[in-house]
Amino acid sequence: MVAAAQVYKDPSVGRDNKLPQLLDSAAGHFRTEGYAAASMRDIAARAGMKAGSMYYYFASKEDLLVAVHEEGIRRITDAVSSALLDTLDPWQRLQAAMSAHLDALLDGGDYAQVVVRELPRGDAAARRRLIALRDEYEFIFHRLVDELPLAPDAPRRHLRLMLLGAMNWTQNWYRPEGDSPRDIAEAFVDLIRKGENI
Amino acid sequence: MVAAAQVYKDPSVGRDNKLPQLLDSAAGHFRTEGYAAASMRDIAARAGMKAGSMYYYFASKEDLLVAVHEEGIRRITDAVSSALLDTLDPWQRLQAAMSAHLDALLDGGDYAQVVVRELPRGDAAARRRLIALRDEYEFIFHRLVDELPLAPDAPRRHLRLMLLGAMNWTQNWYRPEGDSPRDIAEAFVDLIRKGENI
DNA sequence: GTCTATAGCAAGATAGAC
DNA sequence: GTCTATCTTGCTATAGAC
Repeated sequence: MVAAAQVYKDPSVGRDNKLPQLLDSAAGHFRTEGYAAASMRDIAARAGMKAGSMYYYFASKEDLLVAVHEEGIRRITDAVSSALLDTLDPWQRLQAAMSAHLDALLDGGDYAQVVVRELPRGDAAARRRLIALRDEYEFIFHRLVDELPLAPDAPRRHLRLMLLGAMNWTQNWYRPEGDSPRDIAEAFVDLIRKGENI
Repeated sequence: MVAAAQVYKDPSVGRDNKLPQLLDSAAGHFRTEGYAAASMRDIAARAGMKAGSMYYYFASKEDLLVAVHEEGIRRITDAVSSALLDTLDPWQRLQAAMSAHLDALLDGGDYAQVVVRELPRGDAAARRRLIALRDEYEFIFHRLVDELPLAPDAPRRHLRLMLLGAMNWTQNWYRPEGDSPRDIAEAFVDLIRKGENI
């Protein structure tokens, strides 16, 4: 478990902390406009402050993106972990995790979507940090796939990558009026289980 | 078939046309830096001209992105269509198409990667145009999945979306020193065919 | 902690010469 | 067709008052 490094100043142990609004606003703007096109002025405005004031919390725009990622990964991890608590059957566990993952991604607000779409391209160190965080999360699926009762030589790695890819791509076609995240998870698992006999 | 609208001025019927270099340069910069962060000056420089000169070919940066998309989709479509020419078995056809798609995406240069990663967020009309083009391409996979010998009530739409998502996501984990695009396509198709019995 | 004010810069796009 | 020169705008980030 990687220690949660603090890239921001959090005065919150006292009252009146605007850090949450700031992160919410940043997540929203990063999602809708993309990291590069979102402006610090707009982010500050939606959080109820002026652009200059944000630099009390964050030293740079990139640090703000890192903080949004960390919060996003924390939320997805929590959601998926909870979903696994009272399920034992390996296939059901996989499906429950996928359902929670899709729920966080598709109906869970801005953070998760930023995690999937907006990896920083500039600072290599920040990028590596976030990839490490994401890998740590995805290790949950590593374990879930390992638990499946498949042949010993089954290509489990490709199965994991296929499922994660299929899930993370859903934001490109998902419509709230169509199938729910739960429906999608069920369909994906069924497709894998039944094979040619579907 | 949507008519290929001309968003750029192409004086090429004569000689000395720098449009190809311009598109190559734009595709390269869009891929490595992202659309928003790429600068017209840098794009022009790699194409051997000054920033102002590009506006002879394109009226705006967004038009340049549209042109790169069109070329990218044309290339992937050609690659996949060729791969299907002399294959008849439905599963083999699917695998051949996936192999060609992955090849274009992972080893095929900058254009295809831009198509997958850089949908314009600003101009809604341009965005719709490009999504329509992509949908038209993906219809190839619609047909391929329809041809598969599956149960009549199989969730073919989810199968198509799962495969396209899994493929397009590979750019996030593919490494040239690992499995080839062809290997990945084979693994994905096997996973679908064999189901629980893998 | 938040403000105002602004430094400092890079971007997209245009005008007109050649 | 390509150039130089430049307009205009918007950005991140900083400084210092309160």
